[in-house]
Amino acid sequence: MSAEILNIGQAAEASGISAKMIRHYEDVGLVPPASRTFSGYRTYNHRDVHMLRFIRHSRDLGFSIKQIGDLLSLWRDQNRPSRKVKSMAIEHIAMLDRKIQELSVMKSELARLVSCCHGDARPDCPILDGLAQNKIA
Amino acid sequence: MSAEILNIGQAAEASGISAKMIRHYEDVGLVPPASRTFSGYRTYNHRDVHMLRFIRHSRDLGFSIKQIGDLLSLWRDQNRPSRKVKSMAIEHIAMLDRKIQELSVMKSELARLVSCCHGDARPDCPILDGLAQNKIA
DNA sequence: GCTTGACCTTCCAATGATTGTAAACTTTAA
DNA sequence: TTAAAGTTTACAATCATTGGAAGGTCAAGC
Repeated sequence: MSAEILNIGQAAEASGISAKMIRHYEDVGLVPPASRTFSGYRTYNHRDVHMLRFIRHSRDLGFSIKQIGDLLSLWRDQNRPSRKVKSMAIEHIAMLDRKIQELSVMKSELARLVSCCHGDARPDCPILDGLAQNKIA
Repeated sequence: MSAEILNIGQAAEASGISAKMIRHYEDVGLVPPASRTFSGYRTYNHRDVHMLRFIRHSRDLGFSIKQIGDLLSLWRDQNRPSRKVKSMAIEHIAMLDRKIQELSVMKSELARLVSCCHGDARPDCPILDGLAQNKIA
């Protein structure tokens, strides 16, 4: 359970990142190469798992691999100015907002079309007509 | 300008779908193979451009290529029941809603962390601490 | 006729994050 | 000892889109 040294499956379990993705993150350089046992199995300690969890939470918040790389650098830099982290986060919030906006526009436009469609056995359909029109909305 | 027969560049211009993507849609079978000139250039007529615009509007509303294929089938089927189209649209709205929800959760969680961070030259940063914690929120 | 530039053709590859598969090896437990 | 479960690598697929390279075609100007 609380063993010092974990293999990749246990690290995956403990961090919430699949073994597959842990290897992938190593491949692309997001995490440093793991230590290996004599037979070649990757090993992870408590610090490694902590880092993987950091990555997982960052992904859960929608940061890209590239951005998470930057966040990890800041995390490791004991002298970073918190200003840098905050501005990254604020910019990311703005990006999330833009995406939410985009999706909301799609949704309301589609909802408008849906509200015009009786939706029965008859073939005439304002939704298809709307999609075929030169301009939507 | 209003020529009967367009080449792929003109069709792209008229439909709002890049020439690159028009070829791609042909490759994956979303649109039928275009007619060709003697020398091999693709040609598009008014009906083709109409179809491309249908595709473009469907993409603008976030439908996948697969879904657009289904919508095109319904569009072409003069006997479709509008019920089918409406249920597809409603399901898609639900999917958009789920995505919006996801992003909203990300946003509010990140906003919470941001609000805790003074964001100056000092290194202590609740955002990084939050990301490193075992559980967010 | 010839050149130039803008267009078109096909094919191959990359993006970004993740998943799947396959063949071979190691560990663990019965 | 053997079977199951876990690990290793490498390669491919997903989704929609973009980029590039190498070559053919078309229209204009000289």
